[in-house]
Amino acid sequence: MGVVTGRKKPPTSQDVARLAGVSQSTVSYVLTGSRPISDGTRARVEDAIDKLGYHPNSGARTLRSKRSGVIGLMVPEAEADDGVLMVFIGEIAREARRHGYDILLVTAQEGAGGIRRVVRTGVCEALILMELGRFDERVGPVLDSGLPFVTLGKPEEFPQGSVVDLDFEMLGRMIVERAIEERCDRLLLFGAPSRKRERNDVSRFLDGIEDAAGEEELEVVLDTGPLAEVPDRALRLTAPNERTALFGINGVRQVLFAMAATGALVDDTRLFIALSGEDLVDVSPLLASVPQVDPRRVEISELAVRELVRLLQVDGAGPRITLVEPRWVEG
Amino acid sequence: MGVVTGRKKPPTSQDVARLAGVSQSTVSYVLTGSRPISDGTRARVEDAIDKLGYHPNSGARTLRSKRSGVIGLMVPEAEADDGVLMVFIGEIAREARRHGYDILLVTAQEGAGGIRRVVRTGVCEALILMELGRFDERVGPVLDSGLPFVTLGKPEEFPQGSVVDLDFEMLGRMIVERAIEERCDRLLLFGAPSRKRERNDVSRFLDGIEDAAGEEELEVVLDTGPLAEVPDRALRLTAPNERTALFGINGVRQVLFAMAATGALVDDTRLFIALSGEDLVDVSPLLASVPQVDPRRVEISELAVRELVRLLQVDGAGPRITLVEPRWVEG
DNA sequence: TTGTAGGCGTTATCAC
DNA sequence: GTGATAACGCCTACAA
Repeated sequence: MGVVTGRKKPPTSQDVARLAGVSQSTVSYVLTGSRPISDGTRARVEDAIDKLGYHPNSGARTLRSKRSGVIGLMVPEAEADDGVLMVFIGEIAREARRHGYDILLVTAQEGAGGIRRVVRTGVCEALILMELGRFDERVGPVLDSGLPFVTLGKPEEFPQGSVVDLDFEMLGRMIVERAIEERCDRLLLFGAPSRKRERNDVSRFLDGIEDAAGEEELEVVLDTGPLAEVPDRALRLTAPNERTALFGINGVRQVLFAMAATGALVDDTRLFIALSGEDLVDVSPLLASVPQVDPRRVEISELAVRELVRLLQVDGAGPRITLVEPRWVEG
Repeated sequence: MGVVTGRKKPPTSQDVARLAGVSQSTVSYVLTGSRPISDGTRARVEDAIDKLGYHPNSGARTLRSKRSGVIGLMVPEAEADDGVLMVFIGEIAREARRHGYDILLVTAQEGAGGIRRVVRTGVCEALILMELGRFDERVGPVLDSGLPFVTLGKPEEFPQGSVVDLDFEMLGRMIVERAIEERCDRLLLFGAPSRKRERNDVSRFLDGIEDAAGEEELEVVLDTGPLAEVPDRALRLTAPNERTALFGINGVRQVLFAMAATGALVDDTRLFIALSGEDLVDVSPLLASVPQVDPRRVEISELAVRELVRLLQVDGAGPRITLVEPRWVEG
């Protein structure tokens, strides 16, 4: 067993055909299933296939059929990531495989040009765009590529692609309701609000908040200060006998820790409501004592892929919006 | 501007040739640069190319040349990820693009079969394997695929592929030295040691520790308990007038927070040494006060890609091991 | 139910 | 320095 330098040439459908005693096209038909095949031949072909360890050549298949079996996934810059991204990406890759597709990474850094490239060269036959902004430069190239696509995150203008996202408006309402149930006088929203105008999810969330808080006796405070000092600021806002709920779409971990550090995680003045998730494993013991909403990232990832597969495979399938409802995590 | 349903067919090199008034093969030669072309024709061809917005068809190119321009990246399961993975992946994707390659995700879940698939179908012309175990089932299929590959993480037996990784042995020595410099009597290693036999990085790290601690007056304790209680256990180990250093390859954030929560981050009895990194952005204020080692993930990612490109493009290039030295982060 | 054959868009080997 | 031309491996009308 020496050093193997050259790989031996992989078998072609021609080889399979020869071994099975049929024509090359029959092999192809067995594979694509686009024509009825008698049980006898099918069996012989399949035998030959795994006797040779045959896999259809992707380049040839793509060239001929225009379908590469590859979905382009445009991921945002990872700077300051907290592990959330990886949950989406991993789940998307897994679900894609279940449907026979592979995932090709396109970094947001490449921008619109990156999209044009993978589209024109034909590497990808469909796209998933993550963390879409309200007005996103990537939408243009995607639209005139004509490729089916799904966005995670709802863009401002409804595009010709499908959308899968958390129902942030409902999330807003849920938080308000919970705060009231827990007899809070005030809801402090940390972190995200400062970027309100840039991010679609935040603005929808705030819509939900306003909607639900409008007729209630709940004061809503948008906190834009440093996350580490959120608990302190909350305390200062809270008069004796009052209670303040704390929630944020981002920065959950930081604030959670700040709460814990000051021993304020469970007291009467402040109630921390957590946007939970798989990325928070390292603080999970802390989470046990507070109410949690599940942002359902796994479900969103799966739905995104399934929706794309639908656009690809069901003909006449039009784009649609799917909003996934947040869920309270049972303690 | 109505609803655009059909995408118009992209231009081929044939179209470019026609527009430039040359033969199709000339266009190809301009693109690949595998034959000298006069400046005049080159200019005309390039004009035609961007007048038409031409991009070579990837399927055809792959079919003909056996080079897909795609690198398969095998990522580990993301369960309990802390954001580290995304740093690697993002950086690898970026660096790959700089060299003209794209990254295709292969989840570790697919295991050896996944490798066989991307190899046999010809989607990938090279592979990067992340978080390789000491004895990894994926190495087999990769080896007999004959494809060039790079592993992030040094496997037990030296394979025919290249290796890029942090120099964990040196890391071990650095930690011991620092602990001694800081006049610690004891080094408590949390988290990782329990899995010593499974992970190559951990065992190399411990080798370095033993190597450096052997002749010194430093007691080394392998802590396998819950991370949240590490500071407490450290305290219990520490007699009056003694000092204990704390370090771990994993679980940095948890222990860091536990230290902060008990106000022990900067005291005389315990010294926390952090394995720093981009994933810890959300605790960065806490890091300011402790010594930090940079695990150099960005550099490792870049080197992995460059190494792979070398294997692909420099002929006769053999595999080699590259260990990146950890660095103290200057405060 | 199965076989024959044309062509997808490149690359690279011949010729000139 | 440039132009024809033969594959690459597969899909899919068209025949039988």
